[in-house]
Amino acid sequence: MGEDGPTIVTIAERAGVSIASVSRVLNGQSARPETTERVLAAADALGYVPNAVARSLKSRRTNHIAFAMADIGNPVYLAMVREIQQVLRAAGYRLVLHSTDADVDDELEVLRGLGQRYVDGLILCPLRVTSGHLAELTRAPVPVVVIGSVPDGQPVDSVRADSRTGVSLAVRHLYEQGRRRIGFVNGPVDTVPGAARDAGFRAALAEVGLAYEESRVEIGDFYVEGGARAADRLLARADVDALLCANDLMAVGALRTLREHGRDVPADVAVVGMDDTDLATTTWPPLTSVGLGSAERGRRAAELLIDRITGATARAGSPRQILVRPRLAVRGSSR
Amino acid sequence: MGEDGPTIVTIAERAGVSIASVSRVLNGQSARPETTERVLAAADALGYVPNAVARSLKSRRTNHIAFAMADIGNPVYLAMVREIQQVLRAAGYRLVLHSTDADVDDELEVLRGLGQRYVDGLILCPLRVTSGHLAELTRAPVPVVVIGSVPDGQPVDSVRADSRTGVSLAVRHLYEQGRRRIGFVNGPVDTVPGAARDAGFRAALAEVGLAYEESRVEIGDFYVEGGARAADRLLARADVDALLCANDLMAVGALRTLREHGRDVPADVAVVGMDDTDLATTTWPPLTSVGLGSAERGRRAAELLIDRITGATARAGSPRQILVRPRLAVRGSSR
DNA sequence: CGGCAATCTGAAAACGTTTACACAACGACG
DNA sequence: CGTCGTTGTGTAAACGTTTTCAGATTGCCG
Repeated sequence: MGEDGPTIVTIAERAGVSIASVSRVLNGQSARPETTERVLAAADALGYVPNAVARSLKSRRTNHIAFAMADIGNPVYLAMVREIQQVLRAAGYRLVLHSTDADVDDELEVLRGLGQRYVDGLILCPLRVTSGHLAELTRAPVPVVVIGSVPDGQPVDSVRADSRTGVSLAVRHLYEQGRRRIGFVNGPVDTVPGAARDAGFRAALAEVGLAYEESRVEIGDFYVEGGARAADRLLARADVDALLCANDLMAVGALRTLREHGRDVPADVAVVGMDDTDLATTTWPPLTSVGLGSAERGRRAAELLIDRITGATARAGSPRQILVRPRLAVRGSSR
Repeated sequence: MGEDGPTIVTIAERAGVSIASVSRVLNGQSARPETTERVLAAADALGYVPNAVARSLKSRRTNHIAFAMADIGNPVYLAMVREIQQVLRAAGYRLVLHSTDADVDDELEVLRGLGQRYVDGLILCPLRVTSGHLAELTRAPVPVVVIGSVPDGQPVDSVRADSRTGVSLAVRHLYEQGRRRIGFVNGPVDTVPGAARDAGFRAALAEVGLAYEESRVEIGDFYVEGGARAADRLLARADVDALLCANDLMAVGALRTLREHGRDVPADVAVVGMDDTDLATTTWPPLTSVGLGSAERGRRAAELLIDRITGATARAGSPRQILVRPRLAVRGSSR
């Protein structure tokens, strides 16, 4: 029971060499063949596994990277996690997951925790960016990549979705389908995505020459139920022939509400979601959706971060901003 | 730039005390008021944050726990992750995520990696349990909790779903709805869930007095597309009035196939899924599904693990097995 | 005011690695 | 045969904590 796992010292004793030699052999540095052999034999016999913590203490690298987002239940974050995890694994990093329940304090807590040095870097996908965030970001002791918008001039890498163009794609598509009374179920406008989509919607309407009607806009909460209720409120007071939803979850809710109201999709009302998650292909009719490249954003963020940690660009180098292009996937709900 | 973060030494110098005193004060041990005050003042002024790695090396606890599963894209694992993350956070642990893509070697790799001591414990949710797993499990240097079945007598805590009763619930329900020609879209039977469901299906049919018909059983891959194709093959050769699917993803695929075949759900064919994930409420018609308590399994596993790590039961104590009860959620797809 | 117990403190040793440095051994070369 | 690189090795010092132990300080009582 009390076997406390072999250490480099155990091996050294058994092989009759110094711990330095053991370390060197195990790290593939040159040594006399005989030494190499004896060390490897001893290590093998003892079933030695190097202690990651001790190694980290010395090397100042943990090979862990954190990802913090609001809620892993949201398919968007999920797509990011999957992709991030892939990239990290390929690069020999492990993923530490923080689900903050959209609590700003929790997010800040994670940022401050960086000082503990339990990770080599952080990918942060905040719902809102407060001044608190910015303050912590500038003093972060390890590289951080933000998925989302940060004000210009902040010394931090970021990967953004182009919500604005995304919304524009959707509105144009609906317009081309002959829809003129386009309703909009957005999320809270005090969140980064909500604000971006709101601005995008206004701009897109202007592009195609439609007027912005207060009564055709309703606010949900980015979740299914909230979307369903928002759609319900909207239908009660406005006559729309299309419904653009700020994410797929709310679009799913809207589809349900429309069905309950006996409105046919897409004949009576076309529905378009955003994020183009897996959900879009499981609904009926399948949901037209604007993909904002969640997976790609995750991947790019991870790559950016790894490059910062161990790359040519390392710690120096000016902050980089990546903009991921949206892509419209037209399905049954709008044609 | 080169500021290398204050350590306990920096504080000691500034406060004019020894590092031992600093450590004690910061850990809330008794000290003379003046010492306490000076240390705290210095720590505060320097913005000191303790180094988690160094602390871990000394204390032999990392406060990290790993969760390894096949694919976080699967809603079942997702539900587990959410719950696990909750429990861990409340207990002051961080979650390290391993998505193994159902690759047995990757799983074993994770198990072996435990020797590196970068986590205090592991929750493992394997698709299959090989002898390799068992070997590694018995020699694991930190506590491991398995979500899924492990052979009796293995010295490892486990939390299982009661697939068998779950399948039985579904079959009885369909029988009560007057269905007599029940088809079954299972996953591969060489996986733990696949095997359990297969056994459950045979037993359940016997319970209600129906015959097991080879032709009404088809194998998918636990994913949407595979489920769709499996349903397609099944419909081509058998006349069924109900379709039980071994998970919700395949049920979603089956719903699509049925629609393509012009079969009404539930009038022509009733459909029942398993796992009762969020998906079940987004389909049309909403999917009847047998919940196998993914969330609960995650929670119980996390609790069990934490208890092993720091609990009354600690390292000693015989292995515990928890069986989570299934629960049928009847929705539109079967009534 | 001396002695004793109780309290607080600092020096030093751990935790398990990596690595700078110095030294030994070695063949090669003049 | 002495000197010189070259190569391999061992000692010891880090990395940033916690913790043991012994010594210093304090307060209290006789």
